[in-house]
Amino acid sequence: MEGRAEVRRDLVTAAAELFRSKSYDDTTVDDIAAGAGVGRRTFFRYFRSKEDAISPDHEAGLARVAEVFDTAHPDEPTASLVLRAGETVFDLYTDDPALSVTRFTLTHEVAVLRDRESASVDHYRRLFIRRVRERFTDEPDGEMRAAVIGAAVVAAHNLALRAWLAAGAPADGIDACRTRFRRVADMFPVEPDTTLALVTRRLEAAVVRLEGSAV
Amino acid sequence: MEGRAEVRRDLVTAAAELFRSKSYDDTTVDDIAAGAGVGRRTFFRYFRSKEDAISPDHEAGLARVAEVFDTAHPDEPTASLVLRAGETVFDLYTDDPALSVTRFTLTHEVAVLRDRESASVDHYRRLFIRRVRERFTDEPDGEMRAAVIGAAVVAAHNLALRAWLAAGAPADGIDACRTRFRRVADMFPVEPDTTLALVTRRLEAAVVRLEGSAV
DNA sequence: CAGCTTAACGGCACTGCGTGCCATTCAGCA
DNA sequence: TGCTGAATGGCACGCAGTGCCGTTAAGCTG
Repeated sequence: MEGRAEVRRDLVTAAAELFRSKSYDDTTVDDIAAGAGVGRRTFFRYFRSKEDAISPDHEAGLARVAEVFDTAHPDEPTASLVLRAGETVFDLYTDDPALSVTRFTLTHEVAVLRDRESASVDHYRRLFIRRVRERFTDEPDGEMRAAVIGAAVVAAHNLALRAWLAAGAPADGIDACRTRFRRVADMFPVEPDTTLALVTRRLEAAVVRLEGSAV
Repeated sequence: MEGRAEVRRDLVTAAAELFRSKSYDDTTVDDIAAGAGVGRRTFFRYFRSKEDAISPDHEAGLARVAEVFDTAHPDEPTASLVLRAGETVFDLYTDDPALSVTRFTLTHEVAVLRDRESASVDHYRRLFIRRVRERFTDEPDGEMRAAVIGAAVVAAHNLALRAWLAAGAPADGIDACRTRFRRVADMFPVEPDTTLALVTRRLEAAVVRLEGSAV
């Protein structure tokens, strides 16, 4: 008799094979269960829905990201932290690149899977925004800045990941993917007291002096 | 006999009423159809699914945003353009504030509606990113910058909109909502000559404040 | 070895969503 | 009066997802 892990793996491979050979819509849960050699009722003991059979385990990914935030040193810059947290998500896809590519193709072709994917991504987005916001309390526009930073990090992550998956998820391309993702930090100032803010403040003081001397 | 627009409105109001009085899960399509005085089959001629009965008409919103991009002057700065495009989406919610608040509450309480909402928002996000990317061709990191800007604009829009809806969608609060949304432009450099543009903008704001205090 | 417990499984039936098909109704028109 | 086309309602079907229950098999106990 097979253990739980083996049955789950059989269901995933059977689903991936059927979704490709037939199509997502033409594949019933009975087909997947029969392909894995189990009963229909057993399928729903491993996956909550038909879509779950092909979706990655986002619960684990969310937990891993949350742990990065939990174990971070309070003095670590937010820019560094969000980059570290974002990179941990890549591991979910590098574990089984072939399956990740299949999922990527399906989420581009099947509307219901695409919507589900965007919902999953939104869970990451909310998590990032919430954690960054906790670090931005009592700061001007902290809520807005947290929302923008969280959304930007997730967007950059998706962009880098999709490019890697579209190229077939080559093993020697994951480093370029990570590097590309990290470029998001150059797109906008993450820290509250950037050089920009300092320059602005000094300029304001200069204007005050000028006005004072002009009177 | 009622026209198509009346039947559709009856279905929406019946759905909103039932979702509140009972709950979303305990309300069947038969209930909604019966509440509107039509047959079950007719419901599906007006809405593709049960969730659609309470969702705003995002097709129209997407079309309106696309039109803003289509009719924009090529010389208009991208920062100005994305703000104008984002603001047009507010109109979808100001038309019927009470219904918008009901939807807002439901999307916070019902998981399936929340996922559907995030999928709809993602359609806007993709549209913004695609249109901004078209303006950033042949620019360094154009694709990444477009992704970040599109995601940031949508995030800021959601933040401002949610705050307004959570407050009950007061008529005198929509201006503050718009103003809050526009602050996203201060969060990151939209124009290619980044730091200079941002310093200029902040300096202008500082001068305005100084002029105000000098009076 | 016999008996008990417990976890996993398969089968069955049920609710409800979404769709295809068809007969009916009714407004508009020649 | 008869025709046409759009809108409707009823019916039946496939399938997703769930609750319930009997069965099987592994493991522990005396």
